Amino acid sequence: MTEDTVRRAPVDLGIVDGLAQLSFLVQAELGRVAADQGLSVIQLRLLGVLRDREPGMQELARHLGLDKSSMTGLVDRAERRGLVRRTRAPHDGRSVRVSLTDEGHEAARRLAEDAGRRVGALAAHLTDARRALLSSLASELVNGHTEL
Amino acid sequence: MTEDTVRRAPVDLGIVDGLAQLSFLVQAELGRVAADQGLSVIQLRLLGVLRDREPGMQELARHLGLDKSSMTGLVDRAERRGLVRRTRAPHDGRSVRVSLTDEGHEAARRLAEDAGRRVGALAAHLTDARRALLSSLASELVNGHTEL
DNA sequence: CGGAGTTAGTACGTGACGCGAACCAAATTA
DNA sequence: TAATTTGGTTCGCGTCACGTACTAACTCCG
Repeated sequence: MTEDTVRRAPVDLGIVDGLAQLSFLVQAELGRVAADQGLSVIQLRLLGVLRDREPGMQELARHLGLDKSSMTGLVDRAERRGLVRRTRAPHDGRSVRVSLTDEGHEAARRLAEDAGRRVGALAAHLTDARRALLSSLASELVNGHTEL
Repeated sequence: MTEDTVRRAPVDLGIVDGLAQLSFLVQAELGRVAADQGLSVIQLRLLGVLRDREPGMQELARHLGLDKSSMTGLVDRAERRGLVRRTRAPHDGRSVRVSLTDEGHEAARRLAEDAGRRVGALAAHLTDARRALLSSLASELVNGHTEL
C-alpha cells in the first residue's frame, strides 16, 4: 500500500481536466444542496435566476441554454411545487412572465445560504489570497463567456 | 443603452457564485462535446473514468457518486452502444469488471480531444500565467476533495 | 382591412437518467 | 449448515431534455 508512505505531491491536472473535475465537484455539491430541499440542480438554478428577474419563457430558456419546450416542463414542475408563478405579460397577449412565489423566494434564500456554506467549504482550505484569486479567475471566465 | 458607453469593470462574483457559474459554463461545454458524439455528459464521464481503470460496478458507482442501481442502467446503455463491456471478475463470481471496448477507447480519445479544444477555449483569453494559476487552484481543490 | 409570416408558448411522445425497494446469487461469518 | 453481507440486477416512478406539431397573438405589407 502506498497511501500512507507516499505523501503525494499535489498533481496539476492541467487546465482542461482541472476545470472539468472542478465542475463535477461543484455540481455534486450543488446537487446535495438542492436535494436537501427536495429539488434538482436545474430547479435550484431556475430559482437562482428568478431571484432578480422576471423573464419570459423564451428569455429564460436562452439564459439556461434549454429548448423552449424544456422550459415549459421545468416551469410546470416548479409551479406544481408552488415555487413559481406564471403571469400574463401586460402588452403582449402571447407571452408570460415567470416569477417567484413567496415560497419560492424562501426556498431560494435557503438554497443560497446552503450553497454558500457547502460550496464555500470546497474552498475552505485555501488561503484567503488564493481563494480571492480563484474567485477573480472564475469571474473572469464567466464574464468573458456569459454575456457576449 | 449602457452596453456601448460603459466598459463594465469585471465583476467579481465571489467565490461561491463564481464557482457555481463556472461549473455551469464548463458543464455546458462538456455537454456540447458529448452531444457531438451523440452522448450525454455522464456517458462522457464514464468513458473518462474507464480510460485508465477497470473497476467493478460498486466502485464505479462510488466514483461517480451514483446509486448502484443507477450504474446498472448507465453501463447497460453504454454497453448497448458498444462502448463498454462487462467481464466476470476472476476470483469473485458475483462481481463484474467494466472496461472499454476498442470503440469505447476511440470514442474516449475523440471526446478528450474535443474537450481539450472546447474547454480550453473557455480559458483561451487568459494570460498563460493566469491560466496556469487557475489550473493549479482547480487541481488543489479537486485533490483536496476527491480522495479523502 | 386582411392575409402571410413571425413570435411566444404549449402538448405530446420518446429516451436518458437517477432513485429506492425488492430481489438473487455468491461469498463470508458464525 | 445457517445467517449475514456483498455485488449486481430488476422494476416502477419522477425528472429532465429534445423534436415535432400545434395554437394564439402580434407584425408587416399590399
